[in-house]
Amino acid sequence: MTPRRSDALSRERIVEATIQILDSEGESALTVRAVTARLSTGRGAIYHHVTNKDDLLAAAADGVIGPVLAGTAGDDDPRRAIRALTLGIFEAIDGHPWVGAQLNRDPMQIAVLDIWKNLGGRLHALGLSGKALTDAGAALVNYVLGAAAQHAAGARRAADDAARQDYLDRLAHEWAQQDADPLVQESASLLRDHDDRAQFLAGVDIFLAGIASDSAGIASDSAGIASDSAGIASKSAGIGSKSAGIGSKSG
Amino acid sequence: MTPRRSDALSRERIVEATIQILDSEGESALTVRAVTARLSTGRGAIYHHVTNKDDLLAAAADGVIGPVLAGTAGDDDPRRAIRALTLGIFEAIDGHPWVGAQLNRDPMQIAVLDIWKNLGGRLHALGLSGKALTDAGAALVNYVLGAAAQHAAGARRAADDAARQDYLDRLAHEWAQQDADPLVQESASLLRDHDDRAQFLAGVDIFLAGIASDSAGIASDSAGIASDSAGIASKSAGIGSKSAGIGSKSG
DNA sequence: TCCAGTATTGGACCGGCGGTCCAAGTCTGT
DNA sequence: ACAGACTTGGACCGCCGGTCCAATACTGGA
Repeated sequence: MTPRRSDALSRERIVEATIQILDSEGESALTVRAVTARLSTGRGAIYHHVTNKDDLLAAAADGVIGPVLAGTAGDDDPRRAIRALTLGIFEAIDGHPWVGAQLNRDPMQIAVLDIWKNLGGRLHALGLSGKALTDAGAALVNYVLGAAAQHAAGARRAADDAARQDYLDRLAHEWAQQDADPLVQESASLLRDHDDRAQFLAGVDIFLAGIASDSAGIASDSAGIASDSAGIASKSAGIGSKSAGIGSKSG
Repeated sequence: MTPRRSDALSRERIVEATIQILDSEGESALTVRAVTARLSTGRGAIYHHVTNKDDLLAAAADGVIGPVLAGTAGDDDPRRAIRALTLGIFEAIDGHPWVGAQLNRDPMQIAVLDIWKNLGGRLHALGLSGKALTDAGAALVNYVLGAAAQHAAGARRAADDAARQDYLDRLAHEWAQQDADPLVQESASLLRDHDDRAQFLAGVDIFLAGIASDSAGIASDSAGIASDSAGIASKSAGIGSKSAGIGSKSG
């Protein structure tokens, strides 16, 4: 009673089913059992094509991010290409919130690596090299992934916009109460009805501006800043250590 | 056979035990059963003080981040305060990698909110207001959380530094192969033995430089950039939509 | 002092999870 | 035609998060 299937079970078909489940029912609904059910097969068969659930998630994320990266190949203005690429990632994660969590789960999975390479090339085209390039690349990648993760988390949790509005209202109120300064008040009100997508792009522009500016791009200058920060760091190192906060009470 | 304990079971004691487990055995070892075992109690008792496991994780993260934020109160140079604060968060997450994952899991939990408020105040002291402030604040928070998450994920996975070195070597080799340009070669070699902490600070400095620069700070200018990006966005929107990549094959 | 009411405790229990194992059956090269 | 390699899918295992509830210890009023 275990005939060979006519519609061959392949890794691609499994990943495809995985993405469908993630998109339609959310990350919590992704169980190996759900995948087998959708493919009308048993569980042992799955593990012949996929090593484990993590592998499945990573492959699904690659399946979403890959085409985004491929779609931004032919643009010779580096800045515009960077904006298009980062926005493409943001929107992909907006459409598939589980990707945001996935890319922040593993450090150097294929999708992240591809993003790195792509952005690195663009930054190189902007004239960056050496430490300035790796620093700028890391900063951009980390910003994009962080922003996307936060946005995706928000989209995941506050499924209905009403809950999100409630929260932002509360936050704006609390913030406004804390500081009577009219400028803070203004910021609080802006916080209430901001647009994540526009805010994301604004962040990209901040980084691009920082990269273009001398103070961050020239090594000698940033070295001075770094040593300055290092002095501060040693002060706060004790706080960040293993024995921080509540955890230290009964080490 | 269920006497009342002499060492009262409290939410604080539970969170404390949670942090100990997370620090010593990693996130995967955190089970409600493990917490009850460490506290020598039953599982029902736990749920009298904590609503569920997510609550436990969020409380643990607050317990680590809270003291970091509290420790950077008395600095009147905004830039230095921002560097100290962000570095403090980075180092806290370096010491407690699970916090990195936790802060990126939920969008607006208390710890993230506190970070937001703290950085927002500093940016305001830098003269930012209105949209520029919220944009900059969001960008900085997202960068910090993203960088910390990536670093923490690396620390979690490549427990031994050798594995990490292996990966970076491979990446550098691959990158160098892809482009013969000597500048790229140089970047690749830098990638191999970079310091996450220094790179994190470099990113903060890029951000600060971007804030200081006119092109990102003045609304009218960035509006022009934004509309430019928006045009690109509509092009790539189809890629980022629900029907991206493999997932679309059998919708 | 006693007693009723409340809060706390902890273990039994449930459904579901990821992953392993293996008998049964099908394809492929010779 | 046949033997060996590969694929399939269901039984099974240990563990998980969360619920439920009887038993017990505190607490305040009479």
